[in-house]
Amino acid sequence: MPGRTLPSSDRLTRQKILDSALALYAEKGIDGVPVRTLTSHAGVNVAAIHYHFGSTEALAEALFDELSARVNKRRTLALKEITAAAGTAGTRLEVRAIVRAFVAPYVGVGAATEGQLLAQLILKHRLSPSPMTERVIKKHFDPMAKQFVTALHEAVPEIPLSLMYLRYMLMVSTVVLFLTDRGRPSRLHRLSGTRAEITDKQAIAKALVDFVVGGILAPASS
Amino acid sequence: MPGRTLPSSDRLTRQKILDSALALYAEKGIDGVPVRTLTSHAGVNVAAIHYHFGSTEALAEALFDELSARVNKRRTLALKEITAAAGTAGTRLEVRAIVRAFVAPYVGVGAATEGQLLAQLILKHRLSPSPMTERVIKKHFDPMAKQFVTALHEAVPEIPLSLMYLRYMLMVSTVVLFLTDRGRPSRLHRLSGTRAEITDKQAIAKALVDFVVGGILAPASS
DNA sequence: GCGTGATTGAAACAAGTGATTGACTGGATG
DNA sequence: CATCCAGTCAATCACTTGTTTCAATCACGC
Repeated sequence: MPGRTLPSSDRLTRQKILDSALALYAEKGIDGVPVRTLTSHAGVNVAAIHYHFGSTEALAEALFDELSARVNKRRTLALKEITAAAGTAGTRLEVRAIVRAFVAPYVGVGAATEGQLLAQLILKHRLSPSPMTERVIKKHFDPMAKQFVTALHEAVPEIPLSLMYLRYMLMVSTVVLFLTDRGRPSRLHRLSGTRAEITDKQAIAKALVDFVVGGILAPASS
Repeated sequence: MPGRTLPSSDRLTRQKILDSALALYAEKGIDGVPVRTLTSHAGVNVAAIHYHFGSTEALAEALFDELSARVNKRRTLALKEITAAAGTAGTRLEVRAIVRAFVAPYVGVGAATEGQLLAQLILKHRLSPSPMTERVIKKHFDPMAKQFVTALHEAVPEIPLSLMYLRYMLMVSTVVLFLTDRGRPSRLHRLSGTRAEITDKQAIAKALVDFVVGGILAPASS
């Protein structure tokens, strides 16, 4: 247990590692960053990782723990505002507003790197689940998910709750995977060629919300 | 260049490797299978991989090349039937039918493993693009994608073509990522608890199509 | 049979990974 | 001033990875 007295350099090194991890993981992918690359980028010694975190995976977990707590707090707060407004005033609870609250941390200004990284965490968990990704998701994403499903069900009661859980999962899939269309050029641009007038992030975010809202509201075929 | 005379055991070993790769990649993830695991599962020597394919990555490319050619051929054939029927008879070109043709190889009976694997290929390309995944996708998925976008645009002309490209990408995201919700229990079941009445694959496939069709048909907000 | 080239096998190689060691530093504490 | 201890450092460890080697083996045309 280090950190009793917390000399100035303690928190500094630890934070430098976390900062570099955030930047490098988002850029090169979570698994694509060897410890030596990480430490040299952060300007610290390799041993610092194991000294401060215990292991490389524990570092990643600490990073995701802090990151997803922060991001999902923003989400649940936004959701609370929406439901509260719908409760007091005569305003109807709008699906579109709920979806926007969910998507915002991913597409909002300045949230690009964080969103990219969390999306990658979900993807990584799908591609090769590990106890670490499982823990983070259970702790930080499952509770938020339940709140959003509840809100969506309130907004659209004609969709059964069990089906809404499924549609929530589909929303996550859509948003998360779409965010990670990198590559130069992106597949979207390669496919649509010169026809890709939709370029600025705001327009894309709007189109994303349109699609998801359409899916949530879709009539359930018998 | 081996294979001039092709003795009986040649194709056999090669095929055994491909079969094992298909099974193991689908189960443990594309990156999670060391060559030794693969060869011992196939009952061949480690050197066989490099003798028959040149490298481990070349083996993966051969597998995906063959697999995605086969699957996407099924898709484009189904699409041709639909558009042909809509052309001759008075039948309208139905978005739902197009989406079903796209989804079928993933959720159809017996296609589980193949679908899982191709979905993982797309995921892997998003998470960490490599020249190999890029080649396979460009060769086998881009042409199919254009056909589907064209058909979708014909079925729903009020959606601009450029927007339809984006919605096609969103469809792919939805389908692909949703398919890879493995883990025991799946996240969907963990979230919805006992409320997950939707369990059989047919019902899930239907719900998936409902969502996607809703997204494709969604009105575009200005 | 017999030689020839294709194929297989056990072993070793080279490169990369995360983790660990043990000496050293510098500042706080009595 | 002596002691202590969190923190840092270079060096090294232990392990896994894909790949290569080269002798042994097999199938088949002659």
